[in-house]
Amino acid sequence: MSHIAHMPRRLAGVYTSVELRHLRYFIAVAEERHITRAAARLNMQQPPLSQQIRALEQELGFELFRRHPKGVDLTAAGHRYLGQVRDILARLQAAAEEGARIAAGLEGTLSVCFTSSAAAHPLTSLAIRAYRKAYPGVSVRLEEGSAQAVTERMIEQQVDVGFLRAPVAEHPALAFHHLLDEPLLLVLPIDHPLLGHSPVDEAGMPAIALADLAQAPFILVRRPGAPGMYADLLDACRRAGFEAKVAFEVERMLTNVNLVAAGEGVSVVPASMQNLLAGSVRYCSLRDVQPPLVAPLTLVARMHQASPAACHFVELAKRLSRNRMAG
Amino acid sequence: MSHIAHMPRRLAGVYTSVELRHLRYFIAVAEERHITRAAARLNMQQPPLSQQIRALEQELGFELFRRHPKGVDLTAAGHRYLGQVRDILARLQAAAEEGARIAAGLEGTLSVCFTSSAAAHPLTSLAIRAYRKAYPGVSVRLEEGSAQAVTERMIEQQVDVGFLRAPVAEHPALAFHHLLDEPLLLVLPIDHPLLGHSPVDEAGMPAIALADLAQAPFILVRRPGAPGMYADLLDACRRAGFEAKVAFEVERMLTNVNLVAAGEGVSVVPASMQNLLAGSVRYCSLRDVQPPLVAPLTLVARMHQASPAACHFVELAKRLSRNRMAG
DNA sequence: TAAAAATACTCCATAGGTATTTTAT
DNA sequence: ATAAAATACCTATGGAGTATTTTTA
Repeated sequence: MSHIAHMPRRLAGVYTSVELRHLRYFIAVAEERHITRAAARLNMQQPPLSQQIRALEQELGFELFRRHPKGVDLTAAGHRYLGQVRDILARLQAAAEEGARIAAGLEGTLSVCFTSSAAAHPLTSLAIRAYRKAYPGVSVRLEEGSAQAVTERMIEQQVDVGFLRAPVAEHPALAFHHLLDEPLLLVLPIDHPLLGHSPVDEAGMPAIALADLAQAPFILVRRPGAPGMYADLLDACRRAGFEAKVAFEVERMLTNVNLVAAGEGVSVVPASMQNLLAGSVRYCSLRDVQPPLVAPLTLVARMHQASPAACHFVELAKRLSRNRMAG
Repeated sequence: MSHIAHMPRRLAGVYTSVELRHLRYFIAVAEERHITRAAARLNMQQPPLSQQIRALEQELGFELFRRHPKGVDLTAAGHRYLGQVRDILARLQAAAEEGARIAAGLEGTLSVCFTSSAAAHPLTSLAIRAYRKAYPGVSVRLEEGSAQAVTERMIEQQVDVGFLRAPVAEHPALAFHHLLDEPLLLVLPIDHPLLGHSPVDEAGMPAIALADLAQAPFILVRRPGAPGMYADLLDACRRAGFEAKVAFEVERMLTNVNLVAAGEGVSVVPASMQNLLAGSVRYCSLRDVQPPLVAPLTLVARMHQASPAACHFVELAKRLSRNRMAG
């Protein structure tokens, strides 16, 4: 053990025995130019203050003060060090206050990732706009990607929250919050034969029976293991008496509409996408499908270890979706 | 006494119980993402480290880490605080190193004040140039003023060292270092009658007897109490059999030469000024004056509490003056 | 010489160590 | 179930108090 005492106290070039106490004492003595008065201001006695100042000088390796019979005054080095130390303590104070604001979710960054189809729903942009207004100190970063990408970015902790339709896969670290369901609409090429002789629903939209699509090539978003909307559609077709023919499996719902417009087949998309490519495709409601086909809108957040900003965002988005259902 | 315990620990908004120890521990834990490993690195046990981290979080008012079963990781606020704290510790280290350099006289500022006549002597500029070369890290500030002004600036601690001729007045806080003596030369207007029929000395300069100036109006630098060169001249005149007539008392020795050039009288100035207004005045040696009239060159510094830079400057100037006498 | 700082010592608050329990996945 | 953090309790370093001496202009 004794050999440790012979080792230099300095590790990695750092003055490891200097403490903030020394610096606070140093400032008081420099301001009072008098150790006894500074001790009174610090609610302590003169000898320990003298000791601590001496200890600081010892550790620094240079004298901070010159001692005269009626007080002390700063050396040139002490004067310069005082300025630096004051600045450093102020920064330390500011850092603590900044940390508290970040911890309260009033400052910092919030990264949001969403799929193109989730972005199509007004609640997504509404939530982001409302959050920006409520927490102007937080800088919001936005990204877009496939449902798979959103999930991966969440797991890798690259983003704080995500909007998507049906969850791709459960994950122990992720919490999926179901915000709402909206009807799925059938998308047909504008010249599709079924559009000629179909009835219209109460909203004036062509209403197609699923059974009429028994031969139609379906374009669906790829789902590993085919859960969610993919499975719902296949089930509904089966109940209508046929097995759906899946002509394409694509990554993003935007692609569905593009392929339908190109005449490659038919598809179903959430109602909030019904303004896309309105000149090339026609959106139709599905007649007599029970239960009706719906698309969820889902918010993903981290289960544990969510940042306060993310928690605020989730709370706000859930409140908005509740109000929407009520209104 | 007990009422003190009820008072808040926070003074002037500062987190007064945070110490650098906490910050050093915080950095270690953040880097290891593991309290037990960080404790090993810090050569301490896990429980006290956990305690100190908890104490820091308590004092800051927010959590720095999230605890999982196999370690810890930074919260958003902790991440930001880590960056700030790292920067602050680096600055503190740099401030200590800078202070040490200032204390060693390798960095900082040196203010030099001099009279016009002291500046005329080559040793003055030689010393300043040599100092700048020897201590390139020190920024040298130069000022010019009367002997009175130099002395006042020294007492007020506005400058670190001063060059002047004879000290104006002794002062307990000031140390006057006599660097050298040089001959005083008589200055006559170029058309002065004595110049017609005077002998020349070995250097080819007119050599005037003091007795020939019994009626001449003298221009002398004002001296409160008339010490130094002023008194020396009056004494020499008395020994030559007359009382000098003092026509003007001026502030700066440069003025003497200007007034002589204007034909207002005669004067004596240090030999190093003999190139001033050479077309309008003539410099002469004084014949048979014993002891010869001389002008000192004096360096002033602070007696105690001189900065290391000032001490180095004084040492260098004294060494140069010794070498000069030897060579 | 007269003030203020430094020294010598004593004490106790608390940082740090040891043993154990609780927590989180 | 297991690794890691938290808690409980103990020890002892060193910061702070009291009395006195030394320093400095």
